[in-house]
Amino acid sequence: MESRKQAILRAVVHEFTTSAVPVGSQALQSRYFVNLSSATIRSELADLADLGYLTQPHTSAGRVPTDSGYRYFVDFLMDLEPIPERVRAYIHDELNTAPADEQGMVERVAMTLAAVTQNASVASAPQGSLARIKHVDLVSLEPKEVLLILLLEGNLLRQQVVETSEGATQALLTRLAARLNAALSGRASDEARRRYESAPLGLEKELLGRVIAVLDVYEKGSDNLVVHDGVRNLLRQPEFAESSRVHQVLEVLEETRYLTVLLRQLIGNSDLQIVIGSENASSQLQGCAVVLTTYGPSDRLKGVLGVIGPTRMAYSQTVARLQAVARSASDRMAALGV
Amino acid sequence: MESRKQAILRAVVHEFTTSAVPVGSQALQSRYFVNLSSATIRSELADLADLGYLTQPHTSAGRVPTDSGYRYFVDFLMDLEPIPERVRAYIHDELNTAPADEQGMVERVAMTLAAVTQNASVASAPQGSLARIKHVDLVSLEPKEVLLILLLEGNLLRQQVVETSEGATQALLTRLAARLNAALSGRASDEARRRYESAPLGLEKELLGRVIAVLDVYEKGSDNLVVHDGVRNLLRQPEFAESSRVHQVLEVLEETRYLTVLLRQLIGNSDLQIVIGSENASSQLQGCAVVLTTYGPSDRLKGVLGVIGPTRMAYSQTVARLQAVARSASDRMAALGV
DNA sequence: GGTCAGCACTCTACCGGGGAGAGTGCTAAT
DNA sequence: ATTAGCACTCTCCCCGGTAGAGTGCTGACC
Repeated sequence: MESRKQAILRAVVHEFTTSAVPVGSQALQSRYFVNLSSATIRSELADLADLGYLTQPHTSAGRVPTDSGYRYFVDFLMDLEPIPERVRAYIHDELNTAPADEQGMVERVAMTLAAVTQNASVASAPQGSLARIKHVDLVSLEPKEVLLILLLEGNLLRQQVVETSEGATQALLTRLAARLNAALSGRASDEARRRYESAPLGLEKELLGRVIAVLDVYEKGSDNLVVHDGVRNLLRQPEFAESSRVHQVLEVLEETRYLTVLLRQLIGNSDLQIVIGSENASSQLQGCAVVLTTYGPSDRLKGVLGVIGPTRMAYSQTVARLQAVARSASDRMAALGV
Repeated sequence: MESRKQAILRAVVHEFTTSAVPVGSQALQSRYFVNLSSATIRSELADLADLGYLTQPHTSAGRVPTDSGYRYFVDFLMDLEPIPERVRAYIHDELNTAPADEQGMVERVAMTLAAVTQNASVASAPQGSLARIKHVDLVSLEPKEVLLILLLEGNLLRQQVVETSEGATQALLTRLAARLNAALSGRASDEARRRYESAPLGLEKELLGRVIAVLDVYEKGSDNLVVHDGVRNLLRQPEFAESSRVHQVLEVLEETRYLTVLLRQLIGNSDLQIVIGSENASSQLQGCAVVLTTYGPSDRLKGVLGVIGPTRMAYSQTVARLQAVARSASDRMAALGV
C-alpha cells in the first residue's frame, strides 16, 4: 500500500481510538494533513473503504476502521508507545509487593494489568507440562484420613484429603513423608510415576497414587486458576453503553470454561497474539479485541495474560503495557519461585 | 397497620418484583382483590403512599415500593419461599463436588449462590479470631531462604518465603519443623506467641516470629479472600439497562477494600442481615439491596455470604436460597475441615 | 494523473406538537 | 366505608421539519 494511504489509515485508527467518533476528511486534514486538501483525503478514504479497511456507520458519517483495518494497523503500522515512568514504577511496585502465593500473585497481576491498560484483564496461573516436586508433607486428620500437601516448583501448594485404607499415626506419616521427600524432592513428576509402579502394595503406594493424581490434575491444567479484573473499565467506553454488550463479555469472563478455551488459543503460538473482533472464535466477543501474551517464572512454567477491550483499543499502548506487566511479573516470580 | 393495607403492600411488592412495572389499582384488583373495587384500592394506595411505603414515578403512573416499603415487607410480611427440589439438589451437588481447598471452595460457593438466586453474589473465606495450628513445615529454598508452610484449622494453607539470618540445611529445617509441630500442632495461636517470648535467640525464634506474623495477618483478616460472581445476572434486570448502574456496582465488587467493609457490617449482628437501598453506607449501592448471612465449618470459623441485586428483588426467595447455600456449604466444610 | 474547490445530496440527531393510553384523585351516591 | 363516574395529568410514541456533518462527483488546474 502506498505510504500516504498507510499514513491516513494510521491517522484514522489513532483518531478513532481516542475520540470514539467516526472521523471525517476535515478532521484529518486539520489535525494530521494540513498541506493536503480534504477532497484528496476523501478520495483516499474512499480507496481505503474499497480495500475493506474502513467503513461508514451511514452514508454521511465519517470513517471507522473495520476489523481488517485494525488488523492491518496492528500488523504493519503500529509502533509501541513508550511507557511513562510513573506507569512503569506503578507496575513495578504492585508486582513486587504481591503476595508470594499462587492465587495472590495471579490476582495482583490481573489487577495491575487492568489498571495500567484501563481495560478488562485475564490471567491464568503458570503451569508446566512436567511438574517438579519440591516437597511432600503428610498430616493426619482422622484415623483413616490424611491431608497430602505437595509443594511444586513455583512454590505452588496443592492439597488433597486422602482416605486411606489403613489408619496411620502422625509419627508414621512423618516418617513416610521423609521417605517420599528423599525420593521425590527436586525430581520431576515422572519419577513419582516410576516409583509408584515399583512400589509394593501398602500405604506408601496408596499415597504415591494420590500424589500422581494431584500432579495429573495440575499438568492437565484442569484446576488451572483463571482470574479476571477491570470489567468496570470497559463500562467507561461508549461501546458498552447498552448493557447487553457488557453482558456478553461478562458471560465469557465469568464462565471460566470459555476463558480457558480462549487462553488455550495461545498455546503453540507466538508470544504475542492479538485477536480482533470477528477473528474471535466466540460470538460473544464480536466488537472486542483480545491481546494475549505469556508470563511465568521460567521457560517451562507459563501462564497466559490478556487484555480484553473494544476493538477500538489503543493497541500500541496496550501491547507495550501488557508486555511490561508480563516481564515484571515473570521477573518477580522467578525471584520468588527459585 | 390494618391487615388489608398489609395485604395490599404485599401484593404491590410481589407484583413489582416480578413485573418491574409500576403497579396500578386495576392490576391489583383483577389479580389479587377481585371483590374490592379499584377505587377502594386507590384510596388504600394513597394511604400507603402517605405512610411512605409507596411512591409513584410520576403522577399518572402506578405505585412502586419505597426503600421503607421493602423494609416493612421484609420485616413483617415476608415468608420464606419453599425451595424446589431441583434447586436444592443443585446446591447439594455443586457444594459436595467443590474442591477441598479454601479458594476453590469459596469460589464454588459464590458461583452456586449466584446461580440459584440469579443475582450477584459475594463470599469471604471463613476466618476465626484465634487460629488453631494443625501443622508446620519448613522447606529449604536457597541457603538463606526458607519456605514456611502453615496448615491452620479448616485445612487452610498459608505460605511465606522467609529470609533467615543464618543458613540451614533441609535436615536441620526438618528437625526444627518437628520441634515446632510438637509444640504447636493442635494448639491455638496464643501458644505460638508464648513460645516466641520465651525462645532463646536463634533460627527457631526467628521462624516462630514469622509464624506469628502469618497468624496475625490471618486473624486480622487482612489477607481475607473475597470473591464475587454473577454480575451477568444483574444485567438481565431493567434497572441495569444503562450501564452506569452496573458500573457503580462493579466498582464496589471489584474494589476489594469496599467489599471488605461491606462484609464487616455483618460482624456482631444477627445471622441474617438485609440492607436495602439508601440503608447502604456506600452511595454506589443506591437502588441495590444486599442480603447477608454467615457460614463456615464451625462456630468459631465464619465467613460472610451475600447476595447483591436491585432493591426490586425477590426477597423471600433470595433469603431462603441464601440460607440453604450457607447451610450446605457449612456442612460440607465441617465434613472436610475436621 | 494527481490535486483541489465547489456543490448537490444523503443521512442522523434533535426539537416540538399531537394523540393515545394508563392511572390517578376527587366527588357524589349508596 | 365503599364505589361508580369523570376530569385531569403525565408519559410514551409517532411524525414532520430542520440544522449540521460529511460524502461523492464534477470540472478546472498544474
